[in-house]
Amino acid sequence: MASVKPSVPKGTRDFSPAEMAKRNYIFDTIKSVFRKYGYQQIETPAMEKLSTLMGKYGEEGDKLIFKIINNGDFLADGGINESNITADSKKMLPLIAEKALRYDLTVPFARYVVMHQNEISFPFKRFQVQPVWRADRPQRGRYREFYQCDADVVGSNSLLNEAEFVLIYDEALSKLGLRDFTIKLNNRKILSGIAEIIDKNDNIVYLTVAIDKLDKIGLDGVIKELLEKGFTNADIEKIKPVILLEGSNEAKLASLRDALAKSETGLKGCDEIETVLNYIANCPTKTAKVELDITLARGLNYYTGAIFEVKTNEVAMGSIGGGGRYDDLTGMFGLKGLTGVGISFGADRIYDVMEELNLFPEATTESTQVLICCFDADGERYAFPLVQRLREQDITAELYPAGAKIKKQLDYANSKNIPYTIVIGSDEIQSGLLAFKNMTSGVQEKLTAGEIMKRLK
RNA sequence: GUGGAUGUAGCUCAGUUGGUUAGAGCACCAGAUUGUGGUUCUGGGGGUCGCCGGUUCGAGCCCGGUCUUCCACCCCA
Repeated sequence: MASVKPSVPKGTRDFSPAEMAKRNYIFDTIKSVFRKYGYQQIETPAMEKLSTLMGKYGEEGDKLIFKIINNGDFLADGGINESNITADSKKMLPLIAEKALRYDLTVPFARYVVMHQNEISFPFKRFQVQPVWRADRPQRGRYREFYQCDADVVGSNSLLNEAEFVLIYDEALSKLGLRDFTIKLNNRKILSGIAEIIDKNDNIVYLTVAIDKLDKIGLDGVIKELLEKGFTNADIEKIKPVILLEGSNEAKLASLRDALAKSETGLKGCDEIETVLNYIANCPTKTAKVELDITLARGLNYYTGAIFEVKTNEVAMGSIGGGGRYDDLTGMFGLKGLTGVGISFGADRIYDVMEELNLFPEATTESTQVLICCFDADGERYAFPLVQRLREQDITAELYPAGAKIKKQLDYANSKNIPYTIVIGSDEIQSGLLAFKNMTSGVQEKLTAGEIMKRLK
């Protein structure tokens, strides 16, 4: 077979030992916080039925789902024939692909809840740390395979959950060493209220997209864009206070209540935000700034209440986390009236941020604690039970195999960042005093095996 | 999906208007040093110049296509 130049698909990556150490540091930190708040881990398959995923993420989302072509002769077995063959790929797709890679963790979780509803006691708090795949065009901080760390609670409409997620974001990201980040809050009901007062329910997306550009293109630019999208001058007058919202969260809420006075839904949204902010006020975040931002329009397809987004202010990077409340996600799978709220951490983006800010502790790259180096086969026979004794004491220890030169063995220790070595030759075997070397300082001492173990514990 | 850049040794990068055998630093291997690493010195291995095609007497350099990575949109973690 002709040799092929090795490569991985666009937007995917290998992770080497040093990277995995850092990635696990992120995963372990986030998981430990999830557990501390009472969330339990589940996993779901990498692939789902295509029908489970399609239509849940909007038209754009459907395009970004990786489809898996049917096994076997998909042209013959898929039931494609003269009568149903067409040039419309949307219609052909279900005939050639019935599985797809998961696009996020929320929809598979909704599917899981419906399938396992009889085993679950509500409210159900679960977390999930797994890769997801999107056929997006890769960029910095944007990959086609990346990990999400999700925590969701279903079966509780209490706003306490929303408040707790703010604290989870704050605690996990603070623990990872981020110093300046903002948790942005919005509420879908406020967006609905804005659309309601100008009777433009179908155009919330244009509205939020335009408002979001305020600091880029200014008020005139926003107005121009809104006019182009079919909004009238009268509409714009009504929502101007909303576009120009500024000041503290309290001030923003007050002007929103003014502007939304005629919308019951809008006022409900304001109340919900206020309740969450009040919980937080009594139990402040350590690091995070919490900010009401009505331009947050993410996940418009299924969010119905709170919307979250987390941004770091230390480096230029898209959001490192997001989430929200969905009142009826399981409804799509036949289980009505079950509400859920959840958040997600983008582990790969957090990694990129931490790498840029140099936030990984030294210790994450340290693997083995002590390496035993021998001059000859006698030393190896002597060292083999010794390395096992060290391991029994929970000391991470290695015995360098196959009698290489001591120089090579010590080079190996350096390249693996191993802080201590034990050198064993005939003198050491005879006296029982082993050469114990500190690789950082270069200091070498003659110690018994027992003394060395005490040093390493 | 639209538009724009990029690609030379394991890594970071030089490489003149197209012209002999494509270079440097770091890394790697060996020796100086047969019981001791990180410093130093000496030597060495390593390249289909992303890939395919075209122009030319001649292409790392020019042209077309393709792939990768990156940037701006769109969207998102």
